[in-house]
Amino acid sequence: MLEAPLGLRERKKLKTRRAIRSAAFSLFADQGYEATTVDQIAAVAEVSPSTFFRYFPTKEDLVISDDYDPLLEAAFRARPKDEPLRQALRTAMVGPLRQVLAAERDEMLLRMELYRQVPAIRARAMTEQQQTSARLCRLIAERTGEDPAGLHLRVLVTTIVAAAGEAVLYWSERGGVDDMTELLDQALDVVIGP
Amino acid sequence: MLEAPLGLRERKKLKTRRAIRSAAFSLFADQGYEATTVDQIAAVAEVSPSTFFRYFPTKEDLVISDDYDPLLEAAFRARPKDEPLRQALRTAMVGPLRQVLAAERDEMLLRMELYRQVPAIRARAMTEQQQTSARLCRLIAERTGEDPAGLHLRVLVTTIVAAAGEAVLYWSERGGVDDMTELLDQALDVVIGP
DNA sequence: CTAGATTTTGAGAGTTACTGTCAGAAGACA
DNA sequence: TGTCTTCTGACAGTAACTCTCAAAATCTAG
Repeated sequence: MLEAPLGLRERKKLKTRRAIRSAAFSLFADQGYEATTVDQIAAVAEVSPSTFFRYFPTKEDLVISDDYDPLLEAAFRARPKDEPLRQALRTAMVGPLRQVLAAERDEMLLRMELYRQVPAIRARAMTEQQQTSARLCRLIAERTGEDPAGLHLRVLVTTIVAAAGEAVLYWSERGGVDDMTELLDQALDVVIGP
Repeated sequence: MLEAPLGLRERKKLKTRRAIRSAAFSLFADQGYEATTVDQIAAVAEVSPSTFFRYFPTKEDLVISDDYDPLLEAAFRARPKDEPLRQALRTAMVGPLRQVLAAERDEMLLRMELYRQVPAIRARAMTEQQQTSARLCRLIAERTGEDPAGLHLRVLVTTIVAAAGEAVLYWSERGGVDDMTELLDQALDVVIGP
């Protein structure tokens, strides 16, 4: 159940997924996101358009994919119960970000470039951000017993997540030359104080 | 130039615009946003689909429309130069909101209901929010001489706008029974302190 | 009030993202 | 090997746009 010898079927699925994604990104690089049609991507990846949509429900999903949220959740749950909330949040956010960054820095820069240039992607990413906020609210409420739907908590979380998003955006605009965790720290200072 | 005797042409345009919008909202109320097609709206409003798109570039634009930003800008510019920035912002945000609320409370509740229920609207509204943030950054930069693209200012503004948005959302979720300006004040307390 | 310039409109054809269905191909498993 | 399940591609359909063009409505000069 936990082990993954990965049957042929699974391996093929992964391969197809990767093929579609890389076909897509290479086309995006050539022609831009909006000028690239799903049919073209499917053709280059050598699958049918139907198959494309089986792997990615929307064209935007090619770009979005989010490994961060589960990591954040785990990191937050791992914080000691007596740690002050704001401190716990800060630590729980920085760690996983560093982790993701180490693993897929270049991919992240690419996605952020699309985020900046394509309104549809930006819109979609923002709704993902809202979901992150909502999940985080529930998570914190679990820990503190606070009302997860109360105005105070919701504003706190929404702004923290927005601050983090802005830090990542800023980082990408400058081509990733800065230390991302430092930027995130600075951004969080604005909301939750140093 | 400033006066508006409004020729027949202009009057008709306004009328058409209103006809389309009210047709749309009445259909939305009956069938929901997504189940309502542009063709249906055009039919009820007695215009051709082409004309619909001339008045509203996208279906989402029916719901979005934003009177707030210009008011905010004017209110902010009107604050005395020696007032502390955070205080100026707070005042500049609350005033116009009260104004808009007084004029179109019910419409606002309706739009927020769609915001909550329709992902496409939410996504679109979020990108509008980003534009508000960007404009506000420029505005503040003008006043303080700060770098409009600096991380600090951007985070501050983004979070303030996000906090305000969350306050409005909260207000609408509770059916508008609260005093909105109080909620906004509370929300801003989280970001910029009391 | 009429003639001509300008703007607005509707019809129609085309593109693209996406949905649903179904038969056949391909991996899993006994 | 044969059956059972899953994956795939072909196809048809929908809905939001976009573009083009000719006809209709409004505006403006004389």
